[in-house]
Amino acid sequence: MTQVHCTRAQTAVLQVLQQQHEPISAQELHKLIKQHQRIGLATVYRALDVLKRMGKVQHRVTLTGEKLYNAVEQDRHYMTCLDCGQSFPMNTCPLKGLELSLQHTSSFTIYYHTLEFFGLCEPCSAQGG
Amino acid sequence: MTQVHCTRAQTAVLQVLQQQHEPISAQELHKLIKQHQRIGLATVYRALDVLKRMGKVQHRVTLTGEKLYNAVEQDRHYMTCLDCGQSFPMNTCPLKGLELSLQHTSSFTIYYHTLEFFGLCEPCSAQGG
DNA sequence: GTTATTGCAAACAATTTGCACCCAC
DNA sequence: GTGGGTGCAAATTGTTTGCAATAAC
Repeated sequence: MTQVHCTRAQTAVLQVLQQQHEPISAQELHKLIKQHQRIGLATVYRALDVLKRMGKVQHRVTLTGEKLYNAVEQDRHYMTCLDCGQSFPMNTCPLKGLELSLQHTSSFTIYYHTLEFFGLCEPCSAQGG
Repeated sequence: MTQVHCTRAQTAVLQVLQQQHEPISAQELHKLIKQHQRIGLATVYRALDVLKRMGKVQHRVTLTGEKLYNAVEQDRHYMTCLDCGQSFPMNTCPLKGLELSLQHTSSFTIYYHTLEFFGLCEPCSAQGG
């Protein structure tokens, strides 16, 4: 857990994730890194696992069960439509302050959070009922 | 999408989920229902899928990738330790009011949200560093 | 009687593991 | 030179699909 140096794979994974504007899947991540260096898919998963445990990378899960990873500092959240499955990014995080105040009332050390709203987007809610 | 009646399976799934205090996996759910009626695992997944789309059931994903389902009205949240993997339930939902106010500023119809904090629990943060 | 729902088993896909090889120090 | 990091391919797991049988109305 107390790891000072990042391995080659971990560095590559973190770097590519930090360049993305949106969370991406492990498979996509693998493709992107392969453009620059020889790397196996398993190594990508292993690096992601370590980075997650270090609190540097987080992931969210789409309605289809796919995991999408992003660098923690990005702190992006989504509203996802249960009907069409589209995810709409939110421009702000409603928990910014709350997380800080929670740090004080609890002995748990918070690295990051996941937050996602589910419901119906405007078009779907107009049609479906 | 516009479904008035619930099927036998859907009823069973929802009922069992409402009886649980904590989210459970689809496999556990299947075992529990099988005690009372003949049901296939696939049917459980199918029922969960419909109920999720109806906004009656939601799920969260553990660090190990397992999906745990619960009835939406329960609105339970967790703090999960990245080191030992344990999840600690939170007694309140910090978004109670916020979700309502969000309904007004956005055209998205919110059914429910997922929220989870990740970091280190007290024991792990004492040891690990 | 007709249509949607179900159970089963086979198929699928993402992820994890075992192991020999390679690189960094 | 040694130990951890890595690639590859095989194994594993949770989930989904096809289809004939069944239940609901």
